Amino acid sequence: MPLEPTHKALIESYLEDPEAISAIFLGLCWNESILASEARLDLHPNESLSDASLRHKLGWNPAWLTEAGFTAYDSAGTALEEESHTQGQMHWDPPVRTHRLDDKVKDTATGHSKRRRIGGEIAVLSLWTHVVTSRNVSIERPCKLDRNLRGARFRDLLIHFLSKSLPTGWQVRHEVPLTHIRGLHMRRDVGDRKSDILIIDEGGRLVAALSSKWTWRSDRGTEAAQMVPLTRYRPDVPYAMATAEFPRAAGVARESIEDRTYHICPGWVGSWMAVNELAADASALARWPDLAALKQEGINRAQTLALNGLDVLVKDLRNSGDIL
DNA sequence: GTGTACACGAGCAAGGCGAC
DNA sequence: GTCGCCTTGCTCGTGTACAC
Repeated sequence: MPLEPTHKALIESYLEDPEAISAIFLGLCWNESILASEARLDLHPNESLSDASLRHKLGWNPAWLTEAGFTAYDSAGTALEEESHTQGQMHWDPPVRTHRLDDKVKDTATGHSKRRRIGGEIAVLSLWTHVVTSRNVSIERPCKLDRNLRGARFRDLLIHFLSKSLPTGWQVRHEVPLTHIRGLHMRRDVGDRKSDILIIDEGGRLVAALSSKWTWRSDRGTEAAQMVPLTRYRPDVPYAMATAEFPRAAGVARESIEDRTYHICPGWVGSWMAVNELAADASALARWPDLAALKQEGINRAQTLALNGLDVLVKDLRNSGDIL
């Protein structure tokens, strides 16, 4: 399914803004979570959102959402400035819709696992919404994107982003038979396999082979199957991967067989990890009182893990050198 | 309880092939 | 040439067993 013109235009509008690019990739591949309703709290009379979050022992901070642009209303429909005037369940405007980030925690989970998952989803939603609203990114989350289309859309977005970010004359090709790569032609063991994405400079030199993986599993063998002939016959060509994997992001950066890996939103992964690792008896509100603190924690974590974004991928490709 | 490996399902895209 | 059917290869997601 080809990439829609509006999606292409969106990418082209924010090529120089890594955070907006993160928001566009995540927003256009949104994986709706059913746990978003957990963001609606039961409030006591004259109780603030902060007090309610402490009473409920939340793994997230309501201030993240309000800072991102969500407005809280009590059960009577009165906007919550400081305290609720009525008892009952509050709600958010716009409604909170989170992205499912952790497939390891089931929808039916309870206890600390559920607390961790909801906290992580709301943390990333807050960071995502803040970028979208502050930059006025015109993006509409799909209600339900078929899971079998998510990987293809991610790949198409990545191809278009690279095509527009790399110098004139460079090519970003995908689904190229490996036998079309010089050095792999006439090889007996290459077979009919195809490369995910190939980056070719203006001189026709193969700069890198890139694999796009919306999610990542250690047991998927397709990457390794491509790697064998590439590394054997073209060891001079770097092999990289771009992914949107959250729960295994640290493992991808540390253990994947590619030369380098890149993430669509490294800082948000770092924030997500920090929220996930919050102790069961610890307060998210006290640990990260505002969105800036949460964001900075994520950036620090991403740097520690050497998680790089797509902007770094573009720089790395551009710096391929010109000496054969 | 958590993480990992393995197997498998559902679905998409591309290409081969025969019938018309 | 075009259409429909089928196969192949790939993707992401899920279930289960097992080790720690």
